[in-house]
Amino acid sequence: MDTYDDGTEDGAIGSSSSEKRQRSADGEERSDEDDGETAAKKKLRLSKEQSAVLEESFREHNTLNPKQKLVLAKKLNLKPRQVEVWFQNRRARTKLKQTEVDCELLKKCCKNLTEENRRLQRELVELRSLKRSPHLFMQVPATTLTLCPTCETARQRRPQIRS
DNA sequence: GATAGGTGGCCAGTTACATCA
DNA sequence: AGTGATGTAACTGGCCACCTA
Repeated sequence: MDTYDDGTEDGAIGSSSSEKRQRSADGEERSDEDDGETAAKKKLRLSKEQSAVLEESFREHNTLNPKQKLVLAKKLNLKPRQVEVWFQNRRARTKLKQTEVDCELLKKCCKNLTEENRRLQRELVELRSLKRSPHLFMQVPATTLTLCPTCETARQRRPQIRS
């Protein structure tokens, strides 16, 4: 296993679990990696350059190993924890987007199936009415009576019923 | 070898804040 | 200037995998 005792400035590496355990253990809320500069640092927006580099890195690999995280953090002058959080949030956004895309796809699919179902229902009604008047049924061109592969197979397997 | 405890990573959900219309 | 909507940085708790004593 990798160890993170490599002197990260604020010990933010691997903070997600150890820090949360620490927080829950002593009841400390929102310590925000208290390293002296208390309260001064609220949430800050990442710069466009930082975001761009993170995006580029995310395109290459959407997860980071500890080493990559450190390198990236150093490069961007961020804390490793910030990089880690950014990747987590980015993965969540990607997943959400993909879910939306999938949802749209399923809606389209549903619409198509509904239309197809209506069409088949109409066809069924038509065929039933034809069946009720056999003289018309026999006049129906063969092309009108083509069956889908499943039905065709079933029809062929069906034992011939003699009247 | 089985087991408990520690650690770190990821995820889903939430909160807090910045920005914009 | 005030405000609601939206985006996102950061947090929280839970779960899992791995390591070690």
